[in-house]
Amino acid sequence: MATTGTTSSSNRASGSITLDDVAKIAGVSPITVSRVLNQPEKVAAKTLEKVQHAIALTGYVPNLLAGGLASRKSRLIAAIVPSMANSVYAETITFFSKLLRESGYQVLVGESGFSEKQEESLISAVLSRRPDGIFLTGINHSALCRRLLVGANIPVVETWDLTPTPLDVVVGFSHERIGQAVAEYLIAKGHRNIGLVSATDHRAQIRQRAFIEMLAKHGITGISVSHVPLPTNFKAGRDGLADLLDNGFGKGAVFFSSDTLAQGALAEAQARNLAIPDQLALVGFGDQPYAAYTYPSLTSVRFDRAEIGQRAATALLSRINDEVTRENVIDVGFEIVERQSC
Amino acid sequence: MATTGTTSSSNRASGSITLDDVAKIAGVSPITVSRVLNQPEKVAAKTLEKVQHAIALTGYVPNLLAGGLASRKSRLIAAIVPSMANSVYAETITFFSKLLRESGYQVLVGESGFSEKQEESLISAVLSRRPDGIFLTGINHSALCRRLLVGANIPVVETWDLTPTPLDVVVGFSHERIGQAVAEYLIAKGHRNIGLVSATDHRAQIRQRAFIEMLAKHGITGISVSHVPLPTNFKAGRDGLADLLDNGFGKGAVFFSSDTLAQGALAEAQARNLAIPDQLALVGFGDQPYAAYTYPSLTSVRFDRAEIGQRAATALLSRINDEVTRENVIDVGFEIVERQSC
DNA sequence: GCATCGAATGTTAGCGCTAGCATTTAAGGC
DNA sequence: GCCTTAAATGCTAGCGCTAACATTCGATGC
Repeated sequence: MATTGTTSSSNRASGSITLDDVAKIAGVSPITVSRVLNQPEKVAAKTLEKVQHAIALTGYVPNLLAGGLASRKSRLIAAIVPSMANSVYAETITFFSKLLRESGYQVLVGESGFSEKQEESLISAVLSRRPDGIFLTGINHSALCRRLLVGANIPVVETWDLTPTPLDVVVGFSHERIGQAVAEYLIAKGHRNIGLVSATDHRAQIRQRAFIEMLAKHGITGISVSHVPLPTNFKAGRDGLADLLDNGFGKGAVFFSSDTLAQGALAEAQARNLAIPDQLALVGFGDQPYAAYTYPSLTSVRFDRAEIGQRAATALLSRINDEVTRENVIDVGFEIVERQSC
Repeated sequence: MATTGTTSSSNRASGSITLDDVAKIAGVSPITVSRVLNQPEKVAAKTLEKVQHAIALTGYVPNLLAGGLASRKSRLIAAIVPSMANSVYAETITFFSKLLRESGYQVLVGESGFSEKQEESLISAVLSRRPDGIFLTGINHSALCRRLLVGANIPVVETWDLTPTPLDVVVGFSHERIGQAVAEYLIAKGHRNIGLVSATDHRAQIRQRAFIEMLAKHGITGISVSHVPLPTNFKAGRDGLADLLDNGFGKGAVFFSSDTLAQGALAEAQARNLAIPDQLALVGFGDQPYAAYTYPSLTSVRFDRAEIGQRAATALLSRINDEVTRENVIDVGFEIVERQSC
């Protein structure tokens, strides 16, 4: 009385349409349907059409869990960023995803919140989906992270920073050189009273150290520093600048660890009626789209977020496809964009 | 001479550690290892410890492709948003993901770029990973989208809007009532010359229509409207306001379809030396974190993005767990936050 | 002593797909 | 015509895991 068809059907039947169903309707073997989906060039035109018709007819949606299990290719790429709400990371991921989607990959994004512990747990969780590659932000990863990644045996691209010894390949720019370059820029502009409002993440701290060291090399010491909590936002920029000014920072120039901070500081300066750049000069970091349009417009450090995303994607794809690539340190560079604020 | 062990091993051996390996080392059957991972409360303390030790020893990483295939539970939730670079959507997703991660789910995010066609292709692609639930932005979906979603037979939560007839459940707020409320607010403030700078997505258009209709109901017509391209950004806000002003919009109030636009307009007003709010009053939308700290601070429409994310997550979880839930239209409400700009 | 029961563990049989061959078919060469 | 070769298609055997049921085991009651 039970469901005992001639070709006995499973007791766990899902009801949803499978590749076998499509194959039966099209009158071909299952593997042919699989080829239609994955390597259509290997199927005769007539068969192709027959199968595609059956697919359309049934509304068949392939099951990538099964496909991935069988082929050991999940067509999934994992990406770990500090925060999606911060548009600089979101932009990179947008471009990264776009390029990968065009090659048939999807991107699973996780937010580490700038925490190594969180990064560990994310990586561990995401590896259970057997991604074909992984995108990391930064080059500082815990020992466990490194062990997990090595064990996973998949391409890894680190981003937003540079190191001569990447896990696999790194796409980014030198925060040390940026710190130095901004210091030299401010000196060249004639500034001697210099301040810094900075977040406390690894990369901001590298810029800070290089910035202060380069200033010291030119005899400028006693830099006023204000640290702001992560994630950085507009208010933190206002508070950071207020902190400097309330502690006796007079006429001078301030370097901010993000454009968001600099934009907030712009508001604080306006509220205090300070003339920009004469009384107070500001330099941001990131060259966000709005930097050119604030009033006054914001001098900032530009680097190409789209390029990071795209080159990271390309690097992963070439590794997944076993192409010979010797380049494993990709520097996308940076430039200081001078505008009205400094 | 080949790899012919006694217990013959596959010719496709992956080299990575499997649940069976762990089982052998722990001296239990594979299903017991599976239970340790998924329902540890069903395993005796002694066995549990033995197995966990074997897992730690081998560095075993479970394979969710296999697990998902066998159990028909992918522990994956798909989310489609217009754009991740827009922090309002990113914030919602951050909270949505956080809550789901705590329940063992991961979120796969796709960007539709405000395009229905793109949404279709994303949904189609993502369904092949057999997500356990799906998060959509908005309530306008193509016929094919609806068909795909119904066919997938999984919980669907629509967000950022309201409808009496959701696909499954909707979490959002009424754009129509917002348009009306802002109109009434401006009228109550004594404004009669009123402008609008708006993006052209579905929801902004609903606000626009309701806004203009309510104004008309109070005898105010001839609203100056400037449309800006998607995605909205700072520059578009400047341009939009400039457009109104250059076309004869004098002293009055302008409603922007996002805070980003209003913030840009603030810069344009400052560049033109307009007194805010006396010569020009501005109302934004979204109450972004910076709105309270711009100079002058920005009057805006607040709604709780975290709440949308959290309630969307809760709604999906309760449906996945087959809990009885009658509530399928969840209104998170909104309020106009009055600040200096209007 | 033995039936009874619940807790712990194991066995069997797939989930839906694809790699790696094997086989069939079509196309050409002389 | 028959052989050779390439193109098209099919068969077998899993990928690594878990649902469903079966079994074992010890504790308990009478």
